[in-house]
Amino acid sequence: MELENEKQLNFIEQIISDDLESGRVQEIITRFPPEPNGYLHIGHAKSICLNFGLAEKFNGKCNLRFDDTNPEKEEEHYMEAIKEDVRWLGFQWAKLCYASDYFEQFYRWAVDLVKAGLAYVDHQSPEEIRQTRGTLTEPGENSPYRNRDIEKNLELLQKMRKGEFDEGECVLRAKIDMSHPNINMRDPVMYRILKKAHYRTGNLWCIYPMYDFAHGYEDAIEGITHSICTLEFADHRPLYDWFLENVDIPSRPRQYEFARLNLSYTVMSKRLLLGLVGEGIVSGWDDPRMPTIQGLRRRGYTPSSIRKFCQEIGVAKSNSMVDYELLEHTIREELNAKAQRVMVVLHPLKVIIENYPDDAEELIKYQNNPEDPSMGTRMVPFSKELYIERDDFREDPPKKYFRLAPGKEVRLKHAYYITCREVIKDEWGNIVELRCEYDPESKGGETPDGRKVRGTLHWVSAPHGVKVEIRLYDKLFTLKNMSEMEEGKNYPHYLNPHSLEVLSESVAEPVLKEAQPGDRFQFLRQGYFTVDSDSTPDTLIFNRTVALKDTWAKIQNKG
RNA sequence: UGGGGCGUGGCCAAGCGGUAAGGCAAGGGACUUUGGAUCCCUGAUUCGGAGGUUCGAAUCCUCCCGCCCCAGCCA
Repeated sequence: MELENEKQLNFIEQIISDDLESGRVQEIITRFPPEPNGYLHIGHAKSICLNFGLAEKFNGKCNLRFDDTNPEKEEEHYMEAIKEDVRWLGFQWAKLCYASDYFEQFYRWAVDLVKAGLAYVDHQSPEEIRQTRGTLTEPGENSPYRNRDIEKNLELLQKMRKGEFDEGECVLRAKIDMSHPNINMRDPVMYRILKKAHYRTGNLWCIYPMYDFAHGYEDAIEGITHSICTLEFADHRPLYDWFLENVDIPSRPRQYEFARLNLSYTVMSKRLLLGLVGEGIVSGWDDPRMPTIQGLRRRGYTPSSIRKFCQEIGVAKSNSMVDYELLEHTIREELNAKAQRVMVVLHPLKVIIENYPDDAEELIKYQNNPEDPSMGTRMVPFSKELYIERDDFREDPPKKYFRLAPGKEVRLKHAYYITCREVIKDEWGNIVELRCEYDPESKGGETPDGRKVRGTLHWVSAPHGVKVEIRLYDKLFTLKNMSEMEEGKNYPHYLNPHSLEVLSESVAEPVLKEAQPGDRFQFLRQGYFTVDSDSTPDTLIFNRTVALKDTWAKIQNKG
């Protein structure tokens, strides 16, 4: 089975496999190169799993490198959060690197390019540069500064570095071809002047390298063999190669592109995510509805479920939109095997067992996880007064309704069979209580006569129950593909008003008093829940990670 | 109308000239002290389209169509 798995390589694995076989490389080194200007999301997780996964699979190494070449956007706390997220996902980097550590080397290579007549200082304004770049169908025009002599360029570049020019006054440009059909090759900017303090280099520099100029060199310095990035950089590959081919470098990396992840009903763009946080639509970057690593973590996703998901979606070059159901499936699959089953009544309805002794109580033996008997059993208190789910009773039950109704019998999980004898209502006709009768013979959930009951309900003993807060989460947006918003509408038009529902009357069985933030449970017949970081021993808060599959809901929806 | 990339069932995705893997979703059934889980079964006569090469094409060639990306001193 594993052999087949190894045979089925994605296109990048095939390239690596071939490179190793042909001897083009002895050992592979990859890297995950985030810019510390925001929090990581599930799309980054795909890249992380790919890069670190490749290193693991081929016995190579993977670096974590901060691509911190823009002091205007980058901050230390993002860097720390990114490191934590990568570790949480379960990966260890071979080296922790920073593009900003290479600034001096970048400068030397820039000087080399100037000396080779391949770069020049341009005094055109940003607008002039834009205007002379040409368009998709028309070539650009050469800058009037393009043919300055080398000595002059060297001198000007030094002045740029020394801070003798203001921001925007000039840039260093690569001298390639202003009529190149690939716009990226039309004398791209290498250095711009930014008189801003950098979070790591402080005020040491006032010129900062552009991505295209820097990235290949970062890879070359670290000995990266396979530099993997997303599809939109494919157009930049000729430039990546150009910079590497025109100076002396310690190693020759190659760039490969794959399709970034899109997930239905959510967005991956940092801008939109930032908007959700900034406008208070979500509580923060770690809001459990966010597709961020921190959001998923708080929602209750495990690192292994996210890794599994990334493995399942595959790696290819076609733009794709993955159903969020696949993400849900991976966490259900894992938690089904591992999570302790526990009973919590989300919307309580009181039940009085009329023929149960008034002050009696007993302990019911309860299986912690039928999928894993080694998880053992525990004792759950039972008494005359219980809560069941409001939804588990219908005064006028529809067809195929297996739950409680007047005169009908159901099983209380692991406890007894009960039959509803009377419905108590308040003055407005709302059902406030059920009077039931239990069968003492049915203890444990079966009777000597072997009669069958279709419905099995979860329950909580009222005097023993613990009041808890439950946060029910759902999709953030109502539109499956958020890149297909209608004209004139933007993302606020598509917010799901039911993405968060807070229940404050829920009642849990007493074991949950011991639950710690991050613990995960299956609430029987409801779904998987985790203890939220806001939770305290006095007010326990549970987040719903994902609901259980609900076949009954499906039957109902069909009419 | 320049350049680059991509088109395999509802969503991903294998396939690399020898007769369409797998997962998710969907539907049907079995089982069930979670209407959970599990287990069976069903679904592309067909690979964006049209030609061509070949004994044989999703795989090779030609043309066409569709979608995505690129005109930051962002990454």
